[in-house]
Amino acid sequence: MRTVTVYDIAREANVSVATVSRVLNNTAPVKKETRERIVALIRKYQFQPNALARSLTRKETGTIGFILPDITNPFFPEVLSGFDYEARKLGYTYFLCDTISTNEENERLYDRQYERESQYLSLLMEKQVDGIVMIGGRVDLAKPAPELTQELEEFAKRVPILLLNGSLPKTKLNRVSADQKFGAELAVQHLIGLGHRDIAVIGGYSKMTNTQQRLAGFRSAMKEAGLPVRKEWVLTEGFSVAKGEEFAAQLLRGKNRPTAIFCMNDLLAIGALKAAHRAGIEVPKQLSIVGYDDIPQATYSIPELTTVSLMSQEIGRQAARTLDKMIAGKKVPLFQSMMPELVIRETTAQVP
Amino acid sequence: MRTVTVYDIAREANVSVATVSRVLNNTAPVKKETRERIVALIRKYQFQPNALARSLTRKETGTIGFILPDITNPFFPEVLSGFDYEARKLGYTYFLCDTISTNEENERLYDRQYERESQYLSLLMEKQVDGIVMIGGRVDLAKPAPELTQELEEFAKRVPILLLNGSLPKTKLNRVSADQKFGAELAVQHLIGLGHRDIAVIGGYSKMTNTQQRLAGFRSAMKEAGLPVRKEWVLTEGFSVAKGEEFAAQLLRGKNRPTAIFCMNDLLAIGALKAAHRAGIEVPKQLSIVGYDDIPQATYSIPELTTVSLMSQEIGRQAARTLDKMIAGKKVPLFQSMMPELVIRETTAQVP
DNA sequence: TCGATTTGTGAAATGGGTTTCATTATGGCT
DNA sequence: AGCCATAATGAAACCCATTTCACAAATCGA
Repeated sequence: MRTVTVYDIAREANVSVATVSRVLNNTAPVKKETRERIVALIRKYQFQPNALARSLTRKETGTIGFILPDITNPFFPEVLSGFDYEARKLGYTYFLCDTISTNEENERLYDRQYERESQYLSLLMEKQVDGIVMIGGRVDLAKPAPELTQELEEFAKRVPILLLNGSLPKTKLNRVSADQKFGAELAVQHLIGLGHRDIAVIGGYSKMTNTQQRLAGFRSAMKEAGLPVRKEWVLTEGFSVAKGEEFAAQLLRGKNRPTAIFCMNDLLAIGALKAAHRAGIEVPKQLSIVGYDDIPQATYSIPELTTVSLMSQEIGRQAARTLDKMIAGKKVPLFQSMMPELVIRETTAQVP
Repeated sequence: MRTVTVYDIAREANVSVATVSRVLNNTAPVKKETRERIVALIRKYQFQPNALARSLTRKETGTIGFILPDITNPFFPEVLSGFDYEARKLGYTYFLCDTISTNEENERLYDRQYERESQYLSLLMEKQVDGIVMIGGRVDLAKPAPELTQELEEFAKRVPILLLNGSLPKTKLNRVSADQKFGAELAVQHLIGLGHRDIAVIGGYSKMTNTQQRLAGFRSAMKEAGLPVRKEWVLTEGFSVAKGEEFAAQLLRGKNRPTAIFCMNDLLAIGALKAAHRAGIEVPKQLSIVGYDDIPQATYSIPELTTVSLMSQEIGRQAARTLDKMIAGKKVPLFQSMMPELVIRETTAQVP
C-alpha cells in the first residue's frame, strides 16, 4: 500500500501540488470549490503530509531533544512532566535521551555518561531538532573538563541549547535553575528556628555545582546563626536511598549525635529515615530530617518528609517556554533563577 | 553560517555527491585517496548528514514513538529505562508522548487521555516513526469503545504498533505483557502459605484488563485454597497512595478485619502502610501487605514491601527487541507473556 | 473605462540526501 | 593479448513537501 502524497491528491483533484499545499497550510486563497474537492480527497485517503519532507524545506522540525541522566530518578519525571505539558501546548514533540538507563543486569551505567551526552548531542543535530534541553550530567559539574564545555558551546552556535538546574561556569549558555543556595538556607533556617544547633548535612557530590551551592547555603545559614559547621557532620558523595541510610547510620552511631540532618535530596532523606528507624531513633521527636526536591515520594514515607520544593514541574514548564523563545530568535535572559519553597511536613520538630 | 551539505563536500573534493554518499554509508568501494580526501573534508567542516533528507529517501527514520499515560507514575520510568537501553543499542531514538502530564496547577489531566492518544498516534505517523509502543490508557481497557480499537487497527496497518502490558480484546495487535493473573496468584498463594485466610484486595480499576486479570488470579488462588472471597473486602477504583490509604483505613476500621491485604500496585501498598501506621496496627506483625509492580519505592518504605515484580525493565527491553523485529518485517509472536516473580521483603509474615 | 489590486493557479526550483544506471578504468586469468 | 569481472565514479532521477515566480482572471476604485 503506497502512501499517498500531495501529488496523488493533486492529480485526482486536477490541480497542481502547489494548490494542495495551499489548502494544507492555508497560505493563500483557494477557490471554494477547489478547496472542497481537495479536502474531500484528503479525507478519503486519510492523507497526512510527510513531516520529513515538510521539515526539510521549512528548516524546522518542531522537535526538541531532552537529555537527562536517569529517568528512574523520580526528580526527572517531575521536571519532564511540566516540560511535556508546555512543549505540547507550543507544538513540539521531543526525543527523550537518557544517558544512563539500565542494562540487562539492571545496572545503571554511569561510567560513560558524558560520552553518551556527546553522542546524543550529535545525533540530535543530525535529526535537526529545533532545540535541546539538558539537565544533569556535565551540566551539574562545577569544574567540567574544558572539552565538555567547549563542545556544548560549539553546538550552541548551531542550535539553541538550554541548561536546566545547573551551571557550567564561565560560559554564555542559557540556563534556568532553582536557586539552590536559597533553598538550602530555607531548610537550615527552619531547623535553626526549631532550636536545632547540632545539624548535619549528607549527600551530594562535591564536584557538582548544585551540591556546592546547597552546601554554601547550609554554611551561610549556620554562620548567620553563629553555629559551627562540624567537618565530621558533612558527609558527601552519594544521592541514593542506600547512601542516605549509610550516612545517617554513621552519624547516629556515636552518642554525640546531631539533632537534625539536612539531606541533599529526598532519596537520601528516605534513607536517613530508615537508618533512624533501624537505630530506634524516633523521627521527628528525637531527630529532625529535611529533604530536598520534594519528589512525590516525599509524601509516601512515614512520617512524611519536610523538604525543599524546587517546583520541578515549574522548572520544566519554564524550560519549554524559554527554549521556544530562543528558537523563535527572541531575546531571553541568560540566566533565570527560580525560588524554591520550604514544605513543612512531619519530619521536623522542636529540638528535643 | 550555512550548514554544509554533501554538495559542498563533493565540490571541494572534486567528486560527485554520489561518491560522498558512498563513503558516508560505505555502500560501494571508493578509491583510497578519494575516500581520504572526503573524510578529511567531513572532519574539517564537522559535516553531519541531514537525517531528514536521508530518511526521506530511505523511508525509515530510526525513530519510535512511545506513548504512555503518566511519566510521574514510577512504574513507567522503569519500563522506559529498559526500553531506552535496548532501543539505543538497536539504533533507535524515540519520541516520548505523555498523554496526561501536568498543567499549570499541577493537576494531572486524565479527562481527555484517549483523545490525546489519538492525536499522538496521528502526529507520530506524520513524523514517519518506524514503529510505536503504547502502554496504559486505552490499551488497558477491558471493553474499549470500538472506535478506539478500530483506530489502532487502522494505524497498525501502516506502521508496526506494539501494545505493552495490556490487551485490547479480540484484536490482532501485537502485545507483550506480564502474566497478571499468575502474578496475583503468586502473591496470594504466598499469603495463604503464611496461614492467612482473611485476605482483602484493594485498588485497580474494574474496567481495566490488568485489574480484571489480577482479580482473577486472586480469586483462583483463594478458590484453590478453599477460601471465600468477601465482597466487602474487594475495594477497587484507584491506583494512588492516597487511595490505598483510604481503602486500607476502611478495611481496618472494623474489629473484624483482614489479616492481609493484597494491593493492586505498590503505590496502594504504600498507602496501606500509612493507614496501618495511623491505626496503630503493626506491619507485618498484625497485618501483612503485598504490593504489585516492584517499583524502586518498594524498598524505600519501612518496612520494605513484599511485592510482585513484573520485571518492568525487562518488559521494556523485550518491547524494543520485538518492535525492532516487527519493523524489520520479521515474524514475531502475536502475544508474548512474561512471568512475574514474587519478591519477599518485610511486609508479610505468619498470620497473627 | 482603464489601470491597479486581489484572487486563483501552475510550472519549476528547492531542501539534502540516496540510489539506479551507465560508463570507464583496472586487475586477474587463460 | 584478449576477455571478463570488479573497482571507481558521475549524471540524473527520486523521496515529498514548500515556496517562488509568473501569469491569467476577477474585482475594485476613480
